[in-house]
Amino acid sequence: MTRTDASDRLNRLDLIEARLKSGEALILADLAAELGVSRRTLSRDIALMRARGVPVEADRGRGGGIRLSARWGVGRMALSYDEAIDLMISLAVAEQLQSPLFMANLGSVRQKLVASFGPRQRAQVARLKSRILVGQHASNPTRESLAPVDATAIRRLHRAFVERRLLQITYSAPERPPTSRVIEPQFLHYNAPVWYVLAWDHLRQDVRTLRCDRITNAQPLGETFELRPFSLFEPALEGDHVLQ
Amino acid sequence: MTRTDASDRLNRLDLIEARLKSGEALILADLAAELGVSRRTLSRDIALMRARGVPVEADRGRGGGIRLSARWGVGRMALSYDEAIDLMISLAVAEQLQSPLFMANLGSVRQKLVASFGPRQRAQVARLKSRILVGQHASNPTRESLAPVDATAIRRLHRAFVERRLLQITYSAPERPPTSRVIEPQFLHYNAPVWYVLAWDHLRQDVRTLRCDRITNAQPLGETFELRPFSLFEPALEGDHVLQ
DNA sequence: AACAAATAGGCCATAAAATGTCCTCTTTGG
DNA sequence: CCAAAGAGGACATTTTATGGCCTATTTGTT
Repeated sequence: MTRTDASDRLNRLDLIEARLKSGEALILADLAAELGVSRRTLSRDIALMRARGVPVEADRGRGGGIRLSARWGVGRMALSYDEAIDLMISLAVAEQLQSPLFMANLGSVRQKLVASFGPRQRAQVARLKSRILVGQHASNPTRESLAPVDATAIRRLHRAFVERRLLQITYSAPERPPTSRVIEPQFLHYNAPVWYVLAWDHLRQDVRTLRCDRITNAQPLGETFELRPFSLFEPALEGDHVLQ
Repeated sequence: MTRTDASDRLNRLDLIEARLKSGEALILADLAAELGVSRRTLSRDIALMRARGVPVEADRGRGGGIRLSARWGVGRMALSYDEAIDLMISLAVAEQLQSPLFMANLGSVRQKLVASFGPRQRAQVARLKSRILVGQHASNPTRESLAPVDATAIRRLHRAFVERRLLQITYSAPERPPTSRVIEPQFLHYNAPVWYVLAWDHLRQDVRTLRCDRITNAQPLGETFELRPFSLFEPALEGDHVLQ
């Protein structure tokens, strides 16, 4: 290996980690040859990795070698922004489900996820739970009318919901002409397996309950909105106030 | 700052990243002073970070500075082994719930989580979904008898379930003397908000359905077990076969 | 238009770190 | 008891990182 740039050692450390992650036990001398450095240098690299917290285990003697501690690296994920938001919402739902089993370690997963957001969004994200309502299971007719969702629209809805931004949507109820609206997605409401968004409709200046699977198009607008009190939406939750 | 050890630059890079994650825009010269290096060196460090994929944005001119791209770093989590397992189980449940909204990005979260496990456990973890059953909501009497769970015991149960290892448990049904058992936790069954484990009881050589919140103690045994066909457990799911 | 405050980055001398070589020591399986 | 493996000390040498001093460029303010 000829040196190419300044970050050579860093790249090598990454390479070593990648090779170790394959799971096999590696022989120092072999890996050194593979990387084009001396055994001693590789030995020093491993020591450095250990000092920085990577649990490289070693077996001495015949049949030995180096490998990663079996359980390390687990859960090192780099989620995309949308994935992180979806996971955030799902964890909020799981917490609402009140199932004690979920709470064992899921709370700390949520904390880590919250911490991974930037400081500006952290506050928004941390208070997500209070904006997600979990209700009863949906009735059978409702369940059967469930339409396949537009993944892009849902992704944008989620984003707008978390970032508190206005969203322009097309709402397509069956046997009605689709309508276009500008909404503030204030609350999400889950009646398994159906999702609703409790929204403030900007044109009509009123509360609307929309079924998420009927949102066929969504365009994020830049503007942000303020949270409105939940009491405003409570009437919409009783009975069947879903917008047709 | 005088050099202290070999991993100095790595630590400095970590520090820079940590400072950037605070979200504010930073002035190169200030940060350099804070870190005890020259402006030129910091400038080189930033260039290196960019080369390695960290999206550091810079505004030139008055009022400028450097900062992280707003959405970067989101979702970078290092979960512990137990957290990863819990998350894995929760995602499996979410997928069983068949709610289209969950499927938007959660599938790819699951894939990334699977990929983050070591090659040995990956296969076990990937097939977890088929071992988790989601049923109806629990009846009110059942719901009311829900006991607070022993977090340690549940953690060990989850681990044993995923790793397919024998588990020695103490099972404490109300108004009965606690019993000690050695079980193979074959399936998990979720009747919101109650969890059951469908187990093969080693002493009795038979199927048992256990309520997870009644497991008051759990000791992992080293031995692994093989999966048994689901048909074996089907009778236990019909009606109320829960072990008292 | 001029200026000041920012980042970007070239060039060079030098101090410091990384590397390779050559060791010795220890552990472990056959 | 030997060979195969990792751990790590010492030292000379190569390579890199650093600081200092530049210039160029961008951008907001006066």
